[in-house]
Amino acid sequence: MHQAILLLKKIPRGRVATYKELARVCGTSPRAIGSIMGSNTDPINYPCYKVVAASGELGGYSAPGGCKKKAQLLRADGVEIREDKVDQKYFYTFPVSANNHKQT
DNA sequence: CAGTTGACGGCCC
DNA sequence: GGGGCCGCCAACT
Repeated sequence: MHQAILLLKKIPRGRVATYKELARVCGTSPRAIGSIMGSNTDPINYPCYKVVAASGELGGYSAPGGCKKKAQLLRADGVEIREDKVDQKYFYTFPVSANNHKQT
C-alpha cells in the first residue's frame, strides 16, 4: 500500500488532484505517482481517475476503458471537462498537515 | 543488484 | 503557448 493510494480517497467529490500534488504530499516524484497508479488499476476502491496531469490533461488510465472512461468518471463526479482537459479550477490541493493525520 | 521504462513536471528555446 | 531535454521514484526484467 502507498500513501498516494490513500490520498486518492481524500480527494473531495467534484475535484481532481494532480500527480505533482500527490507527489508533494507523498514526498516523492510525479513519476513515482504514475508508476504507483499503474500498479493499482482499481477505480473501485481507489478513484485513480481523479488524478490528472498538472497541465489539466487527463494523462493516462491503465484501468479498463482508458482515458475516455477516466474522463467519463470525472464528469460523473461533477468535474466538467473541456477538450479532454480539466479546468484548473477543479485542481484540489492537499492540506500540509494531511500527511496521515486528520486536521481542522 | 543493475539497467531500462513509465498514468509526469519543470526549465530552456 | 508549444516542443525538446533532464530529473525524478518506483516497478519490471
